[in-house]
Amino acid sequence: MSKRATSRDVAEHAGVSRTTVSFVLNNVPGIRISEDTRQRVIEVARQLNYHPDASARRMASGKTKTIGFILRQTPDQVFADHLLPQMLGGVSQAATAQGFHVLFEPITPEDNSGAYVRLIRERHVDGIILSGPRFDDRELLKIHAEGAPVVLVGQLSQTDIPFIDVDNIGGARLATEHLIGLGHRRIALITNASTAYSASLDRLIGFRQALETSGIPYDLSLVRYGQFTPQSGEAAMNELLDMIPRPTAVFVASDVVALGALRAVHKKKLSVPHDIAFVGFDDIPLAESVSPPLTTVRIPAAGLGWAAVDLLTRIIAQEEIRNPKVVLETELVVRASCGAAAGLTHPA
Amino acid sequence: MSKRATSRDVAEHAGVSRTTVSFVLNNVPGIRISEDTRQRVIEVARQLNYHPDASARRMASGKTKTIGFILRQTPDQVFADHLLPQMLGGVSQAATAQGFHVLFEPITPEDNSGAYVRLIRERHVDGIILSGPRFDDRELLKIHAEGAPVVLVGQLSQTDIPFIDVDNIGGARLATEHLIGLGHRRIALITNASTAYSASLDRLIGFRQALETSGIPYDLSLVRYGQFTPQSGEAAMNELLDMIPRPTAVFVASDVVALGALRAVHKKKLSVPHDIAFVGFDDIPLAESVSPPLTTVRIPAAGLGWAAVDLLTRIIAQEEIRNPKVVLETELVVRASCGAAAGLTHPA
DNA sequence: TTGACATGGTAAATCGTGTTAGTAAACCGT
DNA sequence: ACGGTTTACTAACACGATTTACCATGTCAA
Repeated sequence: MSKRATSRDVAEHAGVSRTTVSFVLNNVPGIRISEDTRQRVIEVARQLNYHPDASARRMASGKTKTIGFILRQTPDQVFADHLLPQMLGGVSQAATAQGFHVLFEPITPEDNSGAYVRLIRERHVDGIILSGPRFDDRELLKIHAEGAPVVLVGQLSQTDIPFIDVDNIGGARLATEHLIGLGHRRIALITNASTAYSASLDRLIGFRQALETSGIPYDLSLVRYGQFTPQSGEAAMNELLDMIPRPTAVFVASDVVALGALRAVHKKKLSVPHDIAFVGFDDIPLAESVSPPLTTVRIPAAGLGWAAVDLLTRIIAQEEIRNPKVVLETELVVRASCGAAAGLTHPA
Repeated sequence: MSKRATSRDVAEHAGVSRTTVSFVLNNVPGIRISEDTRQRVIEVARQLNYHPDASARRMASGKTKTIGFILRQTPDQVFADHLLPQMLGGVSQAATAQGFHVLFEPITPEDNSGAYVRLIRERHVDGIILSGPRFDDRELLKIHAEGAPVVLVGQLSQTDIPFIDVDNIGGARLATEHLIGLGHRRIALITNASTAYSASLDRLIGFRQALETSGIPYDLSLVRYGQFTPQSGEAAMNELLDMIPRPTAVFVASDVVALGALRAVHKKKLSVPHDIAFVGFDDIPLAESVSPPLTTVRIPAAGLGWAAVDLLTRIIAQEEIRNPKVVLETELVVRASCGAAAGLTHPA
C-alpha cells in the first residue's frame, strides 16, 4: 500500500510540470498543450491511479462545489416527513447535474445556536438551502446580510431572502372549488397544523376564498385544527361527524392528517365519499393506495428541490437574479375520495 | 465587507503566533498556554468573527470529518422509500454526535461508472455508508481492497465488507408464527420483491421456516411475488382471493405492497381481518394509520443508520473491530389487521 | 554550579492543488 | 536577417490551516 499519487508524481513521471498536469486534467480552455503531451499526462495519471485531492482543490479554487440542505425539523418530524424523499431526491438530482454535492443537516427548530450557519462560515459549503425557516432565526438573517448564498424553502415575510414556495392558497382554493363544483355546500376544513405556520394559514385562506367566491358563508364551526398527525385528524373528524347536520364534505389540508380523519369515518361505519367527500393536500406517495384513493392537491416536492438548487447555484455564480421569489403551482389530483369519479353530486 | 479573518489575523491582533492560535482554538490537549493568553486569543477571535476555513483544515489534518451516505436506488425508488427519512435521520443524528457531516448521494443501480467511489478517491469523505450494495459492483470491491472505510447497509455475500443488516429471516418467521398462533393454516405469502434481492429471499425463507416448524406444508401455489409497489400487491392479492378455498391469512413482506393487497380485499367487499388476516413488514410510518391498522414487523430503520455510522466511525478511527457484521433484530407490532386484538382465531 | 525538568511559547515544514505571469523555442512574412 | 507572433510549457505564489521540532527562561534538587 504505497502513498497516494499527487499531481507532482504525475508531473514527474510524465516529464512535465505540475502546471501542465493541472491544465490537462482540468481541460483548461484557452491553453495549448500538444496532443502528445496531453495523452502522456492522461496515461500516466491513469497508471498511477491519480485522483486530485478534493480538499486541496477546494482550498486553491475557493469553491467547495457543495451545498448544504438544512431541515429545520425535530427528529420526529423528519421521520414522518412523507415528502422528504422526493424533495431530497430533487435536490440531489439537480445538484449532481450542476456538479455539486449535497451536505444534509437536520436541525431541531428549538436549536437557536445557529449551528448550521457554521457550514457557511467555515466554508464547508458554497451556499445553503433551508427548509422550514424560523422567524426568530437571527443567525440566518445575519449570514444573509453578510452576503452568504441562501435559498429558503418556505417563506419568511419581512425579509428579502430568496425563496421557493408552493402556492398554498391556490391549492386550497382548487380543492375547495372542486368540492363546491360537486354540489357540496356544507364543507368542513381540517387544517394541517396550527395557523402559526404560514403554510397552514395560507391553506385556510384559500379555503375561505373559494367559499366566498361562490357565495357560501364561511362557518367557523366547520373548521378544526390538525397537528401534523393522523391522530389529530381522527379527533377532529370525530367532532365534525357528531355535528347535526353533518358536513357533506371535508377538505383536510394534509394527507397524513386526512388518513386519521378517514379512519374516524370508517370506525363510524360511514362511507367515503358517499356519506362524506374528502379532498386532501400534499399527494403523499401512498395517497393513491389507501382506501378509497385520496383526491388531493399535489405539491411538486421534487420540483421544489430542483428549483431551490437552480436558484441557489445561480446566486452562487453571482448571476443577476430576475426573480428571487418563486411560487410553484399545485395540481388537483382527482381520485375516488371526492366522489367525482362516481358521478356523485350533492344537492344544494 | 472586508476580507475574512484568518488565523494569521487573529495571531497578529492577539500578539501571538498562529501556532498558539491553533492550539488555543482547538483546545489541543497536552499543550500549556497561560490562561491569560488563552483568553486573549479567544476574545480576539470573537471580535474578528474568525471561523477556521474547513478546506484548509481538512488539508492540513488529513481528515474531512465527513461521511458519504450512498443510496443505490433509482429516483423513483428514492421517492417511494418510506423508511428513508428514518434511516437518514438516524445517520445524521449519529454522525452529528460524532462530529461528522453527511454527504448524501443517491445513485441509480444501473450506473456502474462507480461515480460514488470518487467520494473516497478524491477524499471528499473519510468513509462511506452504502445502502443497497450490488453484487456486480467491482469498484466497490476495489476501494474496499484498497483499505477505504466502507460499511454496507444490507449484505454482500462472498465479501468481508462490514455491514449492518436486519434479520429478515427472523422477522418473517415472527410474522408467520404469529398468524399460525392465531390458528391459521392456509397462509399465503406476497413477497416484497423478486427473490433476486437477498432481503426478499430471506423473508421468504423465514416464512417457510415458520411453516415447517409448525408442520404446515409449504404450498407454492400460495406464494406470489410483489415488486415494491401497491399495484403489484393488488394484482397478487386478486389472484389469491380467487383461489378456492381462499387462504385465511396472508403475510405481505412489505407494508407498501400490503396496502395494494388491502385495496384488493376492499374492492371485493371482503373484510380484514375477518375474511382474511394480514401481517405486513417494515412498519412504515403510516402502517398504524390505515384501515385497518396494519400488524407488521418493525424494522429499526433509524437504528440501522446509527449502527452504520457507529461502525464506520470506528473503522475510520482504525479501531480494532470485534464484530464487523451486525444484524439487528426486528419486532412484531400487533395491530388490528391480523385479528389478534379482536380475539379472532381460525380453526385448523 | 549544574543537570533535569516544567513552563509558555514560536519557527518552519507540510498538506496538494489552482493560477498568473513569464519565457524559450519555433515559425513566419518580408 | 530580423522583429513579431504563436506554441508549449514552467516557475512561483497563493490558499489557510495543522503539527513537529525546537527554544528561552526559570526553578529546584543534588
